[in-house]
Amino acid sequence: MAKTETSPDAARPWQSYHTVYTNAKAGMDGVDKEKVQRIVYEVSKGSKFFENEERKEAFIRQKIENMRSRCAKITSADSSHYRTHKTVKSGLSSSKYICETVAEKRIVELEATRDLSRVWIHVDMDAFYAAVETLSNPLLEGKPMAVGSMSMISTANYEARKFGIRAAMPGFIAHKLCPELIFVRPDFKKYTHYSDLTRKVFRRYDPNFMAASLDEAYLDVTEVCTEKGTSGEEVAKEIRAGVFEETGLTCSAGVAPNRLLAKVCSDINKPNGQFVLPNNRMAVVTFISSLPIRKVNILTEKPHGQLYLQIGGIGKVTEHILRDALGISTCEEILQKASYICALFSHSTSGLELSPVSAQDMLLTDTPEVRLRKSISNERTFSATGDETLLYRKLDPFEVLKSIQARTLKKSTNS
DNA sequence: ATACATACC
DNA sequence: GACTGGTATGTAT
Repeated sequence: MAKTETSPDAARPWQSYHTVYTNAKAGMDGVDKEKVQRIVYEVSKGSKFFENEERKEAFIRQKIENMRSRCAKITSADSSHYRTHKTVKSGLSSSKYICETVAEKRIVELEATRDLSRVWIHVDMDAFYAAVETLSNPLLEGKPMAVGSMSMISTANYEARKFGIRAAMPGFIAHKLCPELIFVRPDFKKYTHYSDLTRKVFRRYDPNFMAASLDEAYLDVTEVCTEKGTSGEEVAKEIRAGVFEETGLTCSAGVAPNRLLAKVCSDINKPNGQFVLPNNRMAVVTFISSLPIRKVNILTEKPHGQLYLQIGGIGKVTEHILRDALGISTCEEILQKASYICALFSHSTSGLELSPVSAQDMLLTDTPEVRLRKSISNERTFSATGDETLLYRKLDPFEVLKSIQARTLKKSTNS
C-alpha cells in the first residue's frame, strides 16, 4: 500500500518530533536530515524538555483541528450561498463570500504600499562568532567547531554544519552528531570589536545604517547609487571587499527594493556571496511567489540608537498551522487563500501573513520619533526542583544581585 | 492586568 | 547531565 506523507509511521517516531534544526539553512545542503532528526529525537526522548515539547505539539494539533472545521463551515456556507442566492447569515457571519470581499480589500490596500524606488542592502557576516574565533586561533581552520557550550550553541562553522549542527542546538546533541566537534566558549568582547570594524565600513555607504545584531545590518544605498551612477550590485561588492579588508572576515549580501526582501536575498548565496533582486515589479512578484512562508519577517520601524530590531515573522508554529490547517507553504498560496486567512486570524496576524502580497516590509506602526527600549531583563536557567526553600532563595533580592554581579565580573575578566 | 506564547538573533 | 538570554509583540483569560 502506498504510504502517504501525512500518515504517522510507527517505525519512524522521530518524524513527529518537530525541531527547527532541519530547516533549510546556509551550509546544510548535503545533510542527511532524516538521520539528524532521528539522533535529535533519540537524544531528547524522555527528557522534561521533550515532554514539554510534546505537550505543546498536542495543543497546536488541537488548534489546527479547530481551524479545519471552521474552514469547512466557511466553504459550505459559501456553496449554499451560491445555490440559494440568499444572503448567508444565521450565525455564519463569516461566509466565504464576505471573507473574499474583506481579503480583496486588504490586498488592494497592501498593493498600494508597494514601493520599488529604494535600494536596500542587507549584509550578514558568515558564521560570525565562529569566524572570529578562527581568526584568533588558525588551528581551528577546517575543523568542525561551534561557539557555545554543551548546553547551547550560538554559531557553528561550515564544517560543523555538514553534520547538521547549527545555532540554537544544544551542545550535547551536536556532540552526538559529531564527536570530534570542537567547542569554543563565547567571547563577546572579541565579537563586539570585529562588529565595530564592519560598522565603520557600513557607515561609509549609509551613515544611518541599521544594525540588527552584531553581525547583521541594513543599508539604504539609494542615494549612493544615484550620486555615483552605480548599481546596488556594485555597492554590495564594494562593501563586502571593504569588510574583508578591515576584518579578514567574509560576509554575504542581499540587494533588493526593501529590507524584507534584502534579508531573504542575503541568504541565497551564502557564504561569501550576494544576490540581487532588481527593482522591477515582475521580478519581485515572481520571486515572492515561490518564497516559503517561513521567510516572512517583520521589523520595528525605528531604531533605538543604532540597533534595529527584528521581531516576529512566521516561525515554527505559525508555519505548522498554516501548512496543516490551510495547506499553505509558499507566499503565492497565501494570496490564493487570503479569504481563509482573513476569516481565521486576527487583523494583525492576518496582516503579517498577508504582507508578502505587497512584497513590502511589514513594519510596526504608531512609532514615536525614536523607539526606546521598553524593558530590560536578566534571567538565569536553573535545574528543575521541587524544593520550595531553594526556589525562594533564587528569588531573594540579595541572591539575585550576587548572581548578576558574578556574571558581570566573569564577562569583564575573560581575556 | 496578568500570564503565556511566539518570534528574532 | 545538559535545551540560553535579551527584547518585543500578540493572544487568552
